[in-house]
Amino acid sequence: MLRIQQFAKLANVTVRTLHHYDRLGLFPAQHRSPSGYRLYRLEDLAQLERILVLRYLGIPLKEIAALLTHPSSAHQPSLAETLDRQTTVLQERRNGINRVLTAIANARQHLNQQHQPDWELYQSILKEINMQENQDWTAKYYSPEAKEAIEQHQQQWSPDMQARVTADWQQIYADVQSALDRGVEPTSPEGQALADRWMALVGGFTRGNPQVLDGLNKLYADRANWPADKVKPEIQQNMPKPEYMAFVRAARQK
Amino acid sequence: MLRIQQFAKLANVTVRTLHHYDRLGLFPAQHRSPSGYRLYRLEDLAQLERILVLRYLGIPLKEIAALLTHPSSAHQPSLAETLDRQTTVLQERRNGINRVLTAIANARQHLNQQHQPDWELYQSILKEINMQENQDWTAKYYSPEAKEAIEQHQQQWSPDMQARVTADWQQIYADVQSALDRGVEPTSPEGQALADRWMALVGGFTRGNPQVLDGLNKLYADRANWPADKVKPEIQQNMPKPEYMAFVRAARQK
DNA sequence: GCTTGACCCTTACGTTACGTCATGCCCCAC
DNA sequence: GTGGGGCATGACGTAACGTAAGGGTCAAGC
Repeated sequence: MLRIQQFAKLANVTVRTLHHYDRLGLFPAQHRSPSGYRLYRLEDLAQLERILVLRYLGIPLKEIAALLTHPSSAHQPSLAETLDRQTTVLQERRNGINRVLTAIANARQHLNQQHQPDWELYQSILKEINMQENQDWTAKYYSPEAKEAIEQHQQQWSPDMQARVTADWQQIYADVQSALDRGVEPTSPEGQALADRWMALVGGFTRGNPQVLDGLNKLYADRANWPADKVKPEIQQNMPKPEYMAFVRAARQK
Repeated sequence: MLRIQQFAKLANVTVRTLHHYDRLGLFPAQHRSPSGYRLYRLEDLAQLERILVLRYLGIPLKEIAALLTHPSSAHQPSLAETLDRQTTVLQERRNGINRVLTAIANARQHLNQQHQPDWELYQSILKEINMQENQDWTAKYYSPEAKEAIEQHQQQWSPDMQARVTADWQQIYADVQSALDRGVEPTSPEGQALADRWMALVGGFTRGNPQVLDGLNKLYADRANWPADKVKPEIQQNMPKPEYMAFVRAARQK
């Protein structure tokens, strides 16, 4: 029989938390000393840990209580269902964070470029917010299978990832440009290495899915017809020059 | 001069929100009608939109008030600083979500496998939580530059991405196995295509960075010496067989 | 002039998961 | 018996509003 502070230390929670759970009925102390002290047994730790695990997953205490007291009666939210729901909740929350991070990154870009006045920055964020709500014009270039793969992939897309990928591409553009300037042959070892790096970056998007690769090629081939008003400027500016494509193609057909 | 509801509709917020911001002093109505009605002008919309943009970024109202009333006095948190701080806050929040999603995914795995009792599931999550706190034994295989690149990359790693990559790898293992079974030559078109897909997946991790690729090769070469207790079982099970590696190597050296 | 409905005001409680006092009892050692 | 630490209950605070509750205002229709 432990008193509350000792038990709290064992479970790595505060005394207040135990008080709270007691009042909620989520984890009531099973015994009391004659003077009213809460008393816990070591076995109670297991139950508390179950609660803490679910809390770690971000499940509200009310639901935890329902889950643990109603041991999966009919049409009650079973543990598996709860986990699945929580997964989608967290995924959506993360997507929201990602959108915000994208917006902030763009704003910082604007801010750095030439220390523009602040009010312009707010507009850039607003624009970003609006753009995030209506963009799927690329859909028509992809097969249904590829579209699904891309959607799955986009779910997992994070803005810093975007930033790094952009940086990687700009680096390799610079390197290919340098190779072209120096007259490096695509068939040379350096040309081969460049092509390998290139394909590795492409692979980061296609994930080895040939359907996605096909759609990407179509998308690029039709770039003259992109809707000018919907293409983000940074995408326009980060397109590879045709001679880079030619170089890589030559290297791979060696 | 607009009354509160009309103004609220224009700004796409609730009347209650305007009440709230008024009481906080964040966005007080500049005028009142004789009978006490709040009156807004169209020009006020710009200021409110600034507030809403910052709110969208997740900045607390108190900070917003400080930012907008103190127009960047000395040693006050400037807008740029605020954005940067918010970025790290959101990134950490996202990392937390990712850890939870990983834990849930693992738990679901356990749950599906053979409908194990629930209590075992809690333990699996607990194990996962603990494991997430101490893993960097792979560090010694990578050069400092590669380590930094990987760290940057891991920041952006999400559990569903992990799941998809795992699936992709298992698919290509199966395909290579099939090719080996059928005696397909590495130099054949099919062998080449497989090698391309393989390298695309590797590229998803190396991002075309040769230093990371080098470290990865070292890591794989030394797999006999991995600390058995720290390697996650799913990683052990998802290692490619040596003959797969040989096949791909042969295909690329064609 | 009066009612009616739409709109406005202020006040105040509910939400989440506790942290942080404040007040007062219990227990053990000196 | 007294001092100090542990415990209990009660209550307020947190963030950003949602949601009544109770009560004026305004313009239109009778």
